[in-house]
Amino acid sequence: MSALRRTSRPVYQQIADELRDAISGDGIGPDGRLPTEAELVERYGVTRGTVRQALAVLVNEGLVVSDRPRGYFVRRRRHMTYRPQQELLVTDGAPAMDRFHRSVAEEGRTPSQTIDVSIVVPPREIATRLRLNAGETAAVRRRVRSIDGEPFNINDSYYPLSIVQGSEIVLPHDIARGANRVLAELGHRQVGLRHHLISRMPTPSERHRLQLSPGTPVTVHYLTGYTAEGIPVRAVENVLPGDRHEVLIEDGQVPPDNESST
Amino acid sequence: MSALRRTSRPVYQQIADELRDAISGDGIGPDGRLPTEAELVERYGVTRGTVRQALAVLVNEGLVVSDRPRGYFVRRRRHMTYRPQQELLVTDGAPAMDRFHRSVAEEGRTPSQTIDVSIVVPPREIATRLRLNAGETAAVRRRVRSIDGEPFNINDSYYPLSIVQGSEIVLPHDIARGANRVLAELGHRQVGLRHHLISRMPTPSERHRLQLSPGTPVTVHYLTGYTAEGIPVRAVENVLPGDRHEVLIEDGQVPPDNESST
DNA sequence: TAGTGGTCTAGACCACCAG
DNA sequence: TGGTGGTCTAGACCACTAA
Repeated sequence: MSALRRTSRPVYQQIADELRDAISGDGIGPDGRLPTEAELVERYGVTRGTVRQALAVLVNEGLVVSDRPRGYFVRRRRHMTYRPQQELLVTDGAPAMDRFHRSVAEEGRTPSQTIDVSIVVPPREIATRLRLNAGETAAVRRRVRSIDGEPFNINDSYYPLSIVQGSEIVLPHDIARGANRVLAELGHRQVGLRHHLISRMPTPSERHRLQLSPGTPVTVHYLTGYTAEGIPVRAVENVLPGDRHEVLIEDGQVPPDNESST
Repeated sequence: MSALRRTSRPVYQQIADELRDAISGDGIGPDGRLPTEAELVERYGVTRGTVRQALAVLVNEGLVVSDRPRGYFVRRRRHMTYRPQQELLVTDGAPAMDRFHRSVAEEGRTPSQTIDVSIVVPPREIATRLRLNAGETAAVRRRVRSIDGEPFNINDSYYPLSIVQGSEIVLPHDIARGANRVLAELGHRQVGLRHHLISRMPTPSERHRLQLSPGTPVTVHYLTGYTAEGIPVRAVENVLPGDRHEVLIEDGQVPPDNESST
């Protein structure tokens, strides 16, 4: 039993600190197992409640995950690179799903996606960006992309109904040549994009849809596509789990790199 | 006492759900106060431990903050727009601190910053981006920007020592014309930038330096500046609290917007 | 000084799943 | 079926601060 100083710092914080140090140091590696609650109770001479408080700290920091009834484990990060520029502007490049598909397959894993199309009154963030009036509807293509059957990110694309009504954008199928191309054919070619990125904790619904562990924030990527006339014709809400994504943006003249892309 | 169904869903989750609904609905507005723990104990007929479990859920979602001994309050978000493009490429625009200063002052608030310069072996993320060998040192300018005396973000800029040795970049003062300009004068003009953005929970050190409440993730923005020869001459680690920042990036031809900038 | 949330104890029963 | 973590009870003492 390693003695805990009776400083002002709460006991559960001291326990959390020692475990955190063991994780960032060489004590417990990625995917490594932490001591059981019972072991910690004995080691520190405290009750289970206190031990659980310490573990909750690490869980909420995203360092540790509890996999009942196996125990607590150190989380491993695995970042896929997300390139909003590639993904979005190129009307004549490969469409987004193709690139996702290819880059995942390159790693020997299996990509998939679900598509669901509907007509809705969009949330405020979207309505504002599309300059819709209160109550005005839009077409939305909701996608969940998965890798090896596990959800990876959420991609909801909204289009003003007046523009896409009757086109294949409102059909619940993948659009092989890309929705951007279809918009262009309808006379609404996008020439500019505005990206908004915010970081927050997921909503319960997002946590459920993306099967996020506690302590995992999301990056929400709002994208607005404008025509040459400055009219917004597309607004996307992309929800990217922080433990699976990094966003890469290049500006000006940069040397080539060697990362996988999504 | 409102009855709780005895479904499989844990009681503390049901309490958290009801409080969350009250917050997202019209029940409790921003800065509004939640019932006290004692009130919740009575209302739901459970012990304080269970009530505290429910409140912890909301705190870790970033929805609620405990301000002892006043009570629990609904958090308010206040986003400042961060524009990595403006901030960084323009060798001949206003330097970053100037823009931060101006946009904060425009809101009638008081900006400030601390600068601290030292020679260090940089962390892995930086060393890799600067293509330094193991153990090689770099000059770092560490800044904490504050608004009304409260820390707002962390901005640590690293430069290869071989390049900036003896220049004013290694002096602990603000550089009025901008560090980019100085680099250019030294013959290392940047013509390209690579931005990496990741979202994660803060480290204990970051939580302390930025005075973050529980449930607040950070966006970490890594920036690498390259010369025309493709040589990295600057690597920045920017830590942006998720409850205070949104990142804005524009690509191609977009209509003007009306936001404050940082 | 009264009331708030923060910490900690000592116990109980449960669901789940690898052995 | 044994051991894991998940949930919940019933209490205690404490530090802080607004009234």
